[in-house]
Amino acid sequence: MLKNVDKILDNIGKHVQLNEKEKGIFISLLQTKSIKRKEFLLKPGDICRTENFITQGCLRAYTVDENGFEHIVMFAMEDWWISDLYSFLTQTPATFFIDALEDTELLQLTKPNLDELYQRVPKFERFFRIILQNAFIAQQNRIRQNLSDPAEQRYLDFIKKYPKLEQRLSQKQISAYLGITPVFLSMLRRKMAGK
Amino acid sequence: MLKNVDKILDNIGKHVQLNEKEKGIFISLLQTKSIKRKEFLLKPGDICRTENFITQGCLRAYTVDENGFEHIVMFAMEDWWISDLYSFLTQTPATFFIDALEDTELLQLTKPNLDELYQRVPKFERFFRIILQNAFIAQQNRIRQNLSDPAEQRYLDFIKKYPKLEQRLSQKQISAYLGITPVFLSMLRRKMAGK
DNA sequence: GGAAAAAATTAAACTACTTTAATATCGGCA
DNA sequence: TGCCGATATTAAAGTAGTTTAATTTTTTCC
Repeated sequence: MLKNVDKILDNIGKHVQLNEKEKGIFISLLQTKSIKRKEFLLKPGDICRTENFITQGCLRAYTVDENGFEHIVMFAMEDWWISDLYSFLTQTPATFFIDALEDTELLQLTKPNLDELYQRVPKFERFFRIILQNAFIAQQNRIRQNLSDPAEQRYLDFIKKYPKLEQRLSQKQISAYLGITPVFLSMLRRKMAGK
Repeated sequence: MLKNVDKILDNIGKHVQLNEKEKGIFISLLQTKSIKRKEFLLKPGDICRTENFITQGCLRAYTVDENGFEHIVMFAMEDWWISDLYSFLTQTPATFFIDALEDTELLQLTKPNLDELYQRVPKFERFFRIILQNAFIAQQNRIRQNLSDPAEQRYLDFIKKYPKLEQRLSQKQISAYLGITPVFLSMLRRKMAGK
């Protein structure tokens, strides 16, 4: 029996109901992967071969600009999916780095296996539609906030919205997600502590 | 026969193949709506009753902050869908304004009708999954750009990526999408023209 | 077609955030 | 346990983008 399958089935069960046969098909198409802290799951230029469900640990997807600064487009921890979606769907070279911030356990679906899954268990069309709806809404909120809120407000909202994540991340990671420098985040924290 | 049905069927046909019966079911669940320039489709506090497909015209979804500044989270024109997705899915009060930048023709699906559509024509699970994938990727690129690129670069990329949209929008609208003031956009344009 | 409103331009003062650099602290691992 | 590289702090100077306000240009609409 594949490790951590219970976790992914629990998660899927929150959105669609699968019978035993459907569960069996799904599980047969999964594979596991472990990656250590600081190891890469994906680099720009690679083809993103899998959609990745995290059963344990924490990853980030990011770019590095011409000055060497990292910009984090998403964090992902237990029960989240992560990939370079465009690269995965089109099987063309990725633009993002994905690496592990902690030792991490994944369950993976390759593109051919996901395509087969959609054919054999159409309920997964619904499942991923719902996952994408939620991701779309979360991203739209982030865009709205980046447009309208100053850095201090964005920081406060981040720690309020993702308290568990905040515990596990360095300030450097958080600042690369918020779109400010680590220096400025440190200044904000001092200012806020003084209140 | 409902106006503009051919346009929406063409668009759907790019992603899934429907037979005549499925097309019939779909069409029977649609309704049309016209809105004039400057009219509102949705305001914060309203419940977003419909997903809206644009057959003609141009809309924007935006918020207004405490200082009265508008922040545009999305534009939408012909062949795009627009709604306040969270409000629509949960049928709770909206957070966005949606209004028309030009006289606009819509085809609408209410929440009950969309739910019925998913039941009766499961291919629409796939269709909206694909639409959401594309929207997710576009939003992720926008987030990445907001994090890493200065305003001038974001403006250049906007006019390159959405040349048709740029023709139809005032600089005020574009600046509210880019996250800068109209004054600063005007300065950028002068500087760029001087090159 | 003309008046009024909205949008765009320009300039100057201002501020949120960056950059650089030096010092202090933490965390991972031999 | 202790060392070393990475992370965090602090301060000071610099810059991208804002604010305000006055003027011009364009659009709206009766």
